[in-house]
Amino acid sequence: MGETGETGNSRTRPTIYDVAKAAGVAPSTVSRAFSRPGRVNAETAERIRHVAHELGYRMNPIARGLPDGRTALLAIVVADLTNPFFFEIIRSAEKTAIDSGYTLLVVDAHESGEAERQALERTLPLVEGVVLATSRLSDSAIRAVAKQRPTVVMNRVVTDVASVITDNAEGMRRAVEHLAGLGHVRITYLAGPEASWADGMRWRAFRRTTQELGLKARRLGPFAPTLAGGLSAAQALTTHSATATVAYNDLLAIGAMRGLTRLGVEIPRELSVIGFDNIFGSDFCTPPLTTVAAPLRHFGAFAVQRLLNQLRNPSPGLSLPALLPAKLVERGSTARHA
Amino acid sequence: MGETGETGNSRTRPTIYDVAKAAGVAPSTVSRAFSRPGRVNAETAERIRHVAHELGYRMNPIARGLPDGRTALLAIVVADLTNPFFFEIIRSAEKTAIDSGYTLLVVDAHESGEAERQALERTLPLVEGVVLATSRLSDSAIRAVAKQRPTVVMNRVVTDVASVITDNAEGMRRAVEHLAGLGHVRITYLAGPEASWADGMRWRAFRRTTQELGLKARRLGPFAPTLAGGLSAAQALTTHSATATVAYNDLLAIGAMRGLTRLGVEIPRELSVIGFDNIFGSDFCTPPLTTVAAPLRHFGAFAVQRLLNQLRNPSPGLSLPALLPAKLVERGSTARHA
DNA sequence: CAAGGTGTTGCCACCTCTTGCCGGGCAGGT
DNA sequence: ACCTGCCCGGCAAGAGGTGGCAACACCTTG
Repeated sequence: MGETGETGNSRTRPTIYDVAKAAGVAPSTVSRAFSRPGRVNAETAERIRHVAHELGYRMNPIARGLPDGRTALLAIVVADLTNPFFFEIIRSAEKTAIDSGYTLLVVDAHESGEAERQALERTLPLVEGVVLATSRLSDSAIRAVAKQRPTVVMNRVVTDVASVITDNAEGMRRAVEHLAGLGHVRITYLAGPEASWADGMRWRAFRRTTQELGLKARRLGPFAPTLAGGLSAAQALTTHSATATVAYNDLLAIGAMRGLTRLGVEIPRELSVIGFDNIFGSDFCTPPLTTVAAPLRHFGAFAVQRLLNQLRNPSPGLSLPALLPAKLVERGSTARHA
Repeated sequence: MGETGETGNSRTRPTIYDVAKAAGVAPSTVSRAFSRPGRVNAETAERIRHVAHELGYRMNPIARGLPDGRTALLAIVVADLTNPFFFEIIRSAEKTAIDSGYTLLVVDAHESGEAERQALERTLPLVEGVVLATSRLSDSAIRAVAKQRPTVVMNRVVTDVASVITDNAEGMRRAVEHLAGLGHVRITYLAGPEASWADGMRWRAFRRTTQELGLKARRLGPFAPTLAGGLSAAQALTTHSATATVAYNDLLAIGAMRGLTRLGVEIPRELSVIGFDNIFGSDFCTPPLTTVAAPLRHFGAFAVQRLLNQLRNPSPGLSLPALLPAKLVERGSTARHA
């Protein structure tokens, strides 16, 4: 409509051949005019660009990718698209990708290793690299992926695969120290999915820190890292004599708070609750959740950055996992032990 | 690893040529064995499949798409990936796509027409069709997209483009009638983005219904359809004498409730609030939000279904917008006017 | 036994773009 | 005037599939 020329008659777009004919040059010259600036005379290039624009020409990325596999596509696989934990991660990852001329595909694994496998099967051939955000895959499956495409894992450590993680141990230490400072002695950890690497790290850090501080630690679970999982956790918690609990993640914590409230337990007066991740929503639930905050915004950007590095120089020299700091955000769900 | 043969040495995967050589047939036969069952002898096909599996062969979807553009990729463009409104939509859309052998790309437009345009620019060439979920684009821009690829718009009506919408008028009627039934007379509508087609529909339905019921209607806004937007709305509301408000969507409503609570306004005693969409989180905010629920789960599935229809028979005969019902979910944010 | 039918497979052109290589034209040095 | 070397544009070979057409084997039928 706002275009010059006779566009819109068909759904097939002009190719470099059309542009070449219109500009009176060879197709290869058109190709170079776009992908290899400098390699072609400035005037010629200008003329080609002009003609191309007039014809409404757009490079066909799938044909572009054929010769050497450069599709300019990256993928991020998240365990659960509806988990606010990933919001900032996806956003920042996307921004970083775009800034470097890549498009980021967001793939949802539905918290299922099988779905994740299938999704990867479909997506992997399309993309140049992949970020596995909190994957539910086995280490060997992840290594198999990494063998096909440059890969960065998030919140997990897999031998021979680049990774970006938060300082779970430090975060957990802060959480437990906070509770200890409030006079709590009997604390329960609400565990997340067995397949979660982060869950293992958090539980171990929990046990270690409580031990060091001379507290009584217990573990309940595993629970699904969802609101529904939190409801089950609430049930289980009532049979416990703990006065405080640290949950695997915020969703679980919020679900547990809701369940407990429904069961007549007053939070934080009767029970203090701490979550992990500081997700969207953790500040407007009731009461606002005290939580261990990860620098989510940097998380995604950082992962993509590492991926891009791998793409640029495919050195087999693997680097250490990048460790991002964690801090405690104190809100209304924790209080002094009466 | 778990594979037979000498896999893993390189990142380049076997092609039909490798399979053909190993199976002692021509490459085209391998191609047909996969993409045209029946067209090749059952035994030959079986042998080829066996060899292919042994070699770890996977069809390369981008090469596959070269001749006729069949990439088996669809895209859904959402206004804001972090808006829970889209969760169920994306999930159901994805499931429908996968069930039909397609992969769904999720594209985030960041509530910006410009970002949406750029994202489409990058994605459109890759996909066979696109669902525009609550697009911020102009009608003519959308028609331009529809000219390039089969398109379905959601929550909006654009001439000559297939669409799936909820019954905004009916939903708004239910909401206003609910408030009228509770004795409210002065009601305010909190408007969403100017570029939102749904906002226009809702506001018009609001005005019409309030008029019919003899209520005093006012409009405030526009506000961003986010929690932050709701905070501004809360400010603006305090200067109003309304006893009830209907917000453009749930996020705006929840943000407004938070802002009002902070300003010392008690909900629902002093002010009743109704949202739109019944998103994830609307039931665990404080108080739980009364809202107009759309059948989100069907929404995405339906849109993709229509898209697949267009793909299968590219008839120019356009159909009427599909209208999905809306109902009111009464929760704690509305009460009788004192 | 020849003619015709049917079912399978191979050959090759094609989809769009990239890239190595080559040659023509031109400028500058001798 | 001739050689050298650079710059630029063209040619053609892929990249990994698809699909039309033809060949060929084998079987049926007259």
